[in-house]
Amino acid sequence: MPKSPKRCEELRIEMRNKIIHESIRYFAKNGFSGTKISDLAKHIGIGQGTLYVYFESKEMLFQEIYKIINREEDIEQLKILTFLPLSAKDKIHKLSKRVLRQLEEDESFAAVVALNTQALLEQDKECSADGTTYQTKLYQYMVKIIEQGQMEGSVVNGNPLKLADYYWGVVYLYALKKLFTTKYELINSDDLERTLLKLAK
Amino acid sequence: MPKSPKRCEELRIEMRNKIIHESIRYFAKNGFSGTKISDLAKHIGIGQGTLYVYFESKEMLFQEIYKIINREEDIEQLKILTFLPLSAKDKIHKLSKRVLRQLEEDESFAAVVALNTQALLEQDKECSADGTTYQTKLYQYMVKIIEQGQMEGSVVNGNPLKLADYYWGVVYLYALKKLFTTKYELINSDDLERTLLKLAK
Amino acid sequence: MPKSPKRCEELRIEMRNKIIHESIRYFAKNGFSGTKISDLAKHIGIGQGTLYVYFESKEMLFQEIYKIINREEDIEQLKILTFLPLSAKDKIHKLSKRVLRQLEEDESFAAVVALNTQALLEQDKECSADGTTYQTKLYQYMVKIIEQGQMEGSVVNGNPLKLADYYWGVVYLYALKKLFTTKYELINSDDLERTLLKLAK
Amino acid sequence: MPKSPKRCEELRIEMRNKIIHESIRYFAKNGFSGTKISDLAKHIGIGQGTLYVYFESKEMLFQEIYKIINREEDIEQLKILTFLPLSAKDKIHKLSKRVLRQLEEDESFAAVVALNTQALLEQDKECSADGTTYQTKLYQYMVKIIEQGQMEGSVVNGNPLKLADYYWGVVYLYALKKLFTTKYELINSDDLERTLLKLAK
DNA sequence: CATGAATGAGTATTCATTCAT
DNA sequence: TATGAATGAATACTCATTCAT
Repeated sequence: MPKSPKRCEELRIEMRNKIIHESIRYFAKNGFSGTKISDLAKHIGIGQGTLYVYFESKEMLFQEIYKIINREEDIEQLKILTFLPLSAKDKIHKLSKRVLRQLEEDESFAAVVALNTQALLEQDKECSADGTTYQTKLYQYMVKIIEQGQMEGSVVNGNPLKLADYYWGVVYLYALKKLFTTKYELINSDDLERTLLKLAK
Repeated sequence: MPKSPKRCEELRIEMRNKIIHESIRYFAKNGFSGTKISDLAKHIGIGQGTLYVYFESKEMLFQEIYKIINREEDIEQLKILTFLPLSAKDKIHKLSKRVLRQLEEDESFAAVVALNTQALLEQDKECSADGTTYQTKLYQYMVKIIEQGQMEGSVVNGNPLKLADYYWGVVYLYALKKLFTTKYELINSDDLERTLLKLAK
Repeated sequence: MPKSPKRCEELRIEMRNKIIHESIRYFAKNGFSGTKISDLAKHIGIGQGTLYVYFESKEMLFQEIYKIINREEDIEQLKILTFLPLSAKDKIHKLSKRVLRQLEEDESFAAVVALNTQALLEQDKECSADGTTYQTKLYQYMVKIIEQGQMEGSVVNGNPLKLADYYWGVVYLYALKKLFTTKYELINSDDLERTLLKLAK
Repeated sequence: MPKSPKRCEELRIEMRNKIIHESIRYFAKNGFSGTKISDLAKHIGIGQGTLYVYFESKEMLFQEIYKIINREEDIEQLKILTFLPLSAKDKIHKLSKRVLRQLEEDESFAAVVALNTQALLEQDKECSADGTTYQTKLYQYMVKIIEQGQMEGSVVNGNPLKLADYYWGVVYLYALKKLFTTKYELINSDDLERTLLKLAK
């Protein structure tokens, strides 16, 4: 199939991405052991064998997805936000708006978030390390914002890490709802913010 | 073996309960398709075959657990609370305290809650009906309290069902954390209440 | 199925032996990659799954067979023969008679011998070590007899190891013939002995 | 690409021969079912698809090899030898020298011989007919020489066909050794001849 | 013609369920 | 009744073959 070696490589990467992308939602919905390779392949629209051309095993495909999922994008955006010259309250507001919009619009964002939960459910293995890393970074920046907020008096007292965990937990929650329930009402940014903000007058 | 037919029956029920109780956490941790009968039996400390003496199939065991899980206790307590002559704020406070305490102390409460999530993840089948029922009832009473709170001015505006869903969602979240993570800090009742309460001075 | 734990263990060992015994000929005939688990199971008269109760994988079963094959019996007999107070010529005669009779009568002897060849054909891996061991011991005693014979003047000159290899090689050859050909004439002990003996008047 | 239709045809034949030649040793080493097309192609240094340009299937390639292997050369040489005005002993001596030299020098001779064994191991099918044919011719001339030798008193008594089979069997044996073992000592023509010759003073 | 990515029939392995003891 | 060895349907994975480039 090689038009040119370059084009060929491009196609390989394209297919690989296609498989990964399509698998994310499938695994997110069905879990690791709930996903049959035959069904997954059919869902993607390729032969079973093709999966094994690109990935050594089901396990490996899952791990690969796992890596992809933890890509830096989200973290990067949060990092940038953290260091903008804004009040913590504004930062939390901006973040909440953005996250909820993403949740609403981009289905694979929900899948990404859900898979992190999935991973917690299904594994206590090597991967969990990555998961922790992901959370850690996301939490790290969140903690900074929360600390800023606590100094500014807009955020409730309490362990900032616990609060960050709470905030992201709620995001997870709605990612799950998005993926697995048909009729639900998404919370708005005010609701999300209340996980952190003091009950001001 | 049986002293008397009565004693015999007692033993049967005892074993049945043991199986169910031990299975709850196992299914909650590993999901339906992630749970192997051989492992589960080993975990319980019985032979594989014994499971089939008491339950027709893995599916049936799961459903049985599902029923047990949705026992009326929680619902009943909430029902009682709902109709006590208290302010909504107080009711929410009492409820939150109780729920979080239960989550902290009673491990199978967490499992029960998690399994409801599990069920959402793994099924869109018959069982979901039951799940909905359970939630529906829990939500129903919660909605009443929220509506009372909105009238009293203590609870934020917005669709009461959405808010009930939010509140219980957070409870789910911490049930999951309890079951699947080793190190986390449980939120306190103030945190939980903020899902609903107006940010009052 | 446990009548008693003891009887139970006996049955396990019995089945294990049955599988191994039946597998020897099957592998010998068809080689490792030519043997399908489904066919093998059918041939043995058990379910496919049963094989996996006793052996981790096809590979492992083969290795287990390999170990069994190299059991000490043959070697022991040869060892005894080696140290009897006989002329080398007599020893070689006795040995040749016995080996050819075994080849004629005991089908799994042929299989055992053939599998050693098989192993050489299919592997250059860990197992080959064992194989070498087997051969080495068999050869070792044979070499002693040959050296005795060379001193006595009944055996041809030449590297004793080479001659031992030649002798056993011919035995291999007829094991293969026994297993894989329907019509052939087995050599007699005189023919076999000529691999070693001087052409005396 | 083709300079001329003629040159083009030449290239085709060249490639075809290359494939066959390289395949002989590969099949001989790994057997039919032990040989993967992907590995074989890599070994030859061509694409997998290319194999299918020249051969219909793996099966066909193997059969083609099989034909090549049984080319008349060896048979022809033996035929000539058979009818030379020499004593049987001399014929056997010449033949043995030649065969052993070929075995030592020409690697594909060993492969050719081994594949005949391989074929016996892996098939009881159509091909075996060819195999028999090959052996039959080789045996036929050998039998003549043996009969001559028995009349001349130099060759042992016994079924000439059995003896021919024995002689060629030993040749097979050392072909296998050549292909599959690294350290072994080749027998000399005296050793080989002893399969047939009377133990003369 | 040469290629190697894609394929799916074929094969190894797993696991819910049965059943003899 | 309790058991765990035996089972085979379901599932993961391999590899000969095809085909677009």
